[in-house]
Amino acid sequence: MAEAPRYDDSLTIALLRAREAVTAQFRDHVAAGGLTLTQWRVVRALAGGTELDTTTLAHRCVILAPSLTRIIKTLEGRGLIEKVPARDRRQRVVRLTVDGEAMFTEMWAVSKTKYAAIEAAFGRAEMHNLVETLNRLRAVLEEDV
Amino acid sequence: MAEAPRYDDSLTIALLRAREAVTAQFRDHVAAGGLTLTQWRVVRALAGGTELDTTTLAHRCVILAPSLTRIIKTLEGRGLIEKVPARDRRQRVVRLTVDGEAMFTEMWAVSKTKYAAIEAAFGRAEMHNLVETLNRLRAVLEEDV
DNA sequence: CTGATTTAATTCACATGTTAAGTAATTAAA
DNA sequence: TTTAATTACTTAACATGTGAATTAAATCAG
Repeated sequence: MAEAPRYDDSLTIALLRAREAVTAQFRDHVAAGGLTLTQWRVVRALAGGTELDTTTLAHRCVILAPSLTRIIKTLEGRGLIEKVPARDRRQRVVRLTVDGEAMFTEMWAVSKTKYAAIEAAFGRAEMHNLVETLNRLRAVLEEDV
Repeated sequence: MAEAPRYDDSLTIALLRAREAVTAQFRDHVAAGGLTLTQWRVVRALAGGTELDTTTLAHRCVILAPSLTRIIKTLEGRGLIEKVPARDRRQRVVRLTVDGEAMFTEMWAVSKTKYAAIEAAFGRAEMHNLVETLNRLRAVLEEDV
């Protein structure tokens, strides 16, 4: 019979749970603003007048292209983002509208506070180190394995 | 104007990317066995003759109840899991079938190898430390924040 | 024992993840 | 310059994430 693997030690499970715990800190606040966490990542990526094409935006937000297509449609429908003409007409370049920037500014203030609370509870150095470790893990996996 | 947040330093993004990089190592193999990664977590949790009710199973696999309901239906339809009568008739207790155990054993052999490869590339101690850190982060968030 | 409450799953509705196929615009090749 | 190949995005189809509402069974209060 196959040995039962020890699930608590699994890296994949640890990543899942940790991510769930972190996002839980923001979900209600973002939902109160009428956005999902995924939509919020898009708004945040465009904050400050940033104009981005779909491919770049998808990469930065870690969202697959088909999902982003739907999200852009939704956010555009709500008047939070708008299209920008692009030289390459295959590309869809978008930016925040004035309303979108306003919404970001308002939500970001609270978001920053929550992020700071996590830093305070977990430790600033620990957190920095964790982010660095996660990025290094990713770099290793994308090259050496 | 709102400052543009530095996205690469974001813990949530780092967790997303790291998780994506790790699961990418297993996705093709699991898909070759006809399962999604989520379904694989369920199979894995039940390996070795383990019988679990939906609530416990959902918690261990980090899957929400509605998703697990659908997954159980799917896996049962494929003959990989089966229901077990429970004292409390509200509960749905399931276990792997003989076919399910066989599939797990076969896939687990390869999966273990891939996991070992990640350990080798990233460092056994590093990896252990990362899992511990992630679990500690989660513990902190569920209490102190 | 009966009715109110709680608990365990399921169902519903919608958003997103995921892969494959399709479309339009650009670039490269002949 | 006309065709072939590539690129950027969209659409389609299905699986999962997510919160709210439902259903059924067990538990509790009186």
